[in-house]
Amino acid sequence: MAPNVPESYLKARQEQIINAAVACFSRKGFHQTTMKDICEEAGLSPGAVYNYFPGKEDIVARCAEMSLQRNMEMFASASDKGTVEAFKEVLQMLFSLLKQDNIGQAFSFDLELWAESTRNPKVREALHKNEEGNLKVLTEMVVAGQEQGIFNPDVDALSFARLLFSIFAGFEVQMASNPNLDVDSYKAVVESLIDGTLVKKLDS
Amino acid sequence: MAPNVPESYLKARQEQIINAAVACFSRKGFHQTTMKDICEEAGLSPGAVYNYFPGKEDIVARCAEMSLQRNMEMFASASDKGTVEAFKEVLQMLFSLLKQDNIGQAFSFDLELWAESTRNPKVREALHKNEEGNLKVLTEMVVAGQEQGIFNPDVDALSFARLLFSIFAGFEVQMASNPNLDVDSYKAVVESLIDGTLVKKLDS
Amino acid sequence: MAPNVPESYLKARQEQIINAAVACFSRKGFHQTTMKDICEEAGLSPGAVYNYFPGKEDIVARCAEMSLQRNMEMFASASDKGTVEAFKEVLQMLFSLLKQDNIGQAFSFDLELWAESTRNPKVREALHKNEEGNLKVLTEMVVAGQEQGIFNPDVDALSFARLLFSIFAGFEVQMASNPNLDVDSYKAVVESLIDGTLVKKLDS
Amino acid sequence: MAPNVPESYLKARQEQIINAAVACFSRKGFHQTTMKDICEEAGLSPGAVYNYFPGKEDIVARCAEMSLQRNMEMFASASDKGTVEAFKEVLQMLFSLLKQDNIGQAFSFDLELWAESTRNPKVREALHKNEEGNLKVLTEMVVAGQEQGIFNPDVDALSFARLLFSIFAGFEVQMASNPNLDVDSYKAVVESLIDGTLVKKLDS
DNA sequence: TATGAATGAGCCTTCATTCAT
DNA sequence: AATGAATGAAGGCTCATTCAT
Repeated sequence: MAPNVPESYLKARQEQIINAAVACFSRKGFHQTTMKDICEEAGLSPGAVYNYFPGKEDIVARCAEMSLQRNMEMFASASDKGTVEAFKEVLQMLFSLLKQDNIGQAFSFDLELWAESTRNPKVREALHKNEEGNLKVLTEMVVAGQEQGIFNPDVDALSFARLLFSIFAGFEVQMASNPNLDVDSYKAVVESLIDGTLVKKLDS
Repeated sequence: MAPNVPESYLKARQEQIINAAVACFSRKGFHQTTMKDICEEAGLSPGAVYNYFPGKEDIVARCAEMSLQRNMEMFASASDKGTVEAFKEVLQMLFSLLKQDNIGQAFSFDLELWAESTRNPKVREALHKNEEGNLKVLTEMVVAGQEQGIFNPDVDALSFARLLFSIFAGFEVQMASNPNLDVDSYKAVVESLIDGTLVKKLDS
Repeated sequence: MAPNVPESYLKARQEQIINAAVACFSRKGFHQTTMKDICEEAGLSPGAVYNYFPGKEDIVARCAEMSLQRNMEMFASASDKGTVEAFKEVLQMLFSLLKQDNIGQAFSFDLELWAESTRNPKVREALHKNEEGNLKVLTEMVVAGQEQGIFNPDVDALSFARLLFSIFAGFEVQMASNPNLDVDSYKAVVESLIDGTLVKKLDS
Repeated sequence: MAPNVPESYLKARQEQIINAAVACFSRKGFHQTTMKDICEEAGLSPGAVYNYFPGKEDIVARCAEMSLQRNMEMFASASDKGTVEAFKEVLQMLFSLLKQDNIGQAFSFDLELWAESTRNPKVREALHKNEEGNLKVLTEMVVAGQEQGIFNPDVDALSFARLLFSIFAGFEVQMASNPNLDVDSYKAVVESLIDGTLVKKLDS
């Protein structure tokens, strides 16, 4: 499989193929995309592609890694001040993503990955790694918030982070069957949650 | 297509096939499941199966409907008192589901549906209908809660409902790559959210 | 196969099935017609039909016989006077058929039979028998015509008869790709042939 | 669908497939011939065949075109002198064909086409085009003959041409159920028709 | 190394036929 | 004798992968 070429050349070719694959997958989904599609998109012959990847599965797995890595960078760039302002910054950033042009395609891709992860171990691993990264960032923010007295110090920070993660993932899911969701309104609720005005504290 | 048999017989056969299909889909996913798989699982010949469904797509769609309908019933059974207790009841019920034996398979199936919905119109429609039903119930609960002064009356009830929905959907997503999540801990955070002790109100 | 019923009952059932089959074949052709079609048209269940015919091939063959027999009766009814008038009578009759409503379907059926005959021995045999019958009638007419000095006594009467047969069969063929042929004009040429005014005699 | 090869290569492959298909069709008929048959006959895998034709229907249609084109060339090569000699030349040529070795197969194929044309639009179109071509040639001959005073100028030249066409087509039909027809004798009758000695002119 | 035509296992679906009722 | 649901062997076609050039 691996040709005798400089490492850099090999990488470049692989990236070329992955980019093509991602484009196809986003456009048509994993299962509707054929190797032929990918080859054409990459401007390579099947033989060439098979010089750089042992099979379609591996291309999918690799795409998953790439896509998720990008997601991760998105979260990672969030500040870790653990203040309400930091949270709102992150929110701002994330929700602005939702208004991007091809966000529906990117979400489709995520959904495919989630589904695929239950089957394809490589994808699952990539997904897992990605989630861990994201949750780490979110958890740190939560912990910081707890230290500053903003968040309830009794709740499990990781689980709180998972809840925050759910808020985004769940929105993606809902967009799948209804692409014209009202992002701003959803965002307002989340902001309300963050600044503690969503639910009135009970004296239970 | 449909044979001339007592309605009950027809229904039974269709259910038999759908059950088989769901089992296969949960185990291997839509695209890895062949008609042969379904036929074998159902203990029927291809010809027999095609007496009850015009094609594979329709079986998928029907499975989607069934699965979603079950989800919907789950939500629908929630009380509509709009009190914190009602919410906690629903929570209790939902989270108890998460500890069921084959919940992983059910979630796999949901993920497949979400992914499929971006491509298959029949599935999307079923999904959409289901979501609307669920959101309706949740929205009613939120509205009731707002009327009783528990929830912030300024936030959009539907969007709040969407957030609640996300909390469950997002958890499913996270289970896909990590089947051994700590359900109780997540549940505690959600309860904390509901009774207003998650976030300290800011005097902003 | 043959049930224990009075002969007459058996015949009636077979005829019922054959009629249904002919109707289907005329409408959709042999290869587009399924047993289900025939059963429905006949108002019988598959099991019942298979009580009276061992298989589809046999139904086809039997239909061929019936159809051809009808053709034969058509020719047979022609007078055998062997005069030009007799010929014109026959012509008149035959060409009037061409203007019937569903003649296209009947021709389709004939074409199917001709094609089928190259493969299906039963059909070929039926076809052969039919042709012999028709040619016998035509040959007799030719012989009579030769005896009366109308036709060249030196030509082979059977071959002449074949030529006459071709005139009809060839027209059917041409109608297959062009259903709106000008029957009258064709008929005029044939009449001209019969009364000797088509070609000027050469003194070669 | 079509691979990127030199035009000549593509043509060669297509011809290879068409030849194989014609062989199969002649032997077993359209509907008894499977793609597997054609692939084996052509010495190619299914995938390869589908690189050159989008489907079975198209192979059938293409075979029709080819076969008919050959027929057409046969007619087209006929001289256009419009004399009795020209006619006899054509006759000579056509009837010599009937004595060729595999003529039975070729005729089988024609019969299949005629039958198929009533159902398959592509075949019908090809057939129609072919017929028009042949009739054009024959009509020109008739017109020339009329101008030279050999043929009755009052009859419709096109219909006369159709009659001539019928003479050949009808013979094919008769050969289907009786492969050992006496070609020479039939030819003699046709020659007699052409030189005006078949029927004595009536003074009607 | 790149090419791309060829491969062939396997998919979805059909339909002539059977057989328990 | 009639029913009609069930059977299951094909059939047409696809597409991930290979290999001669």
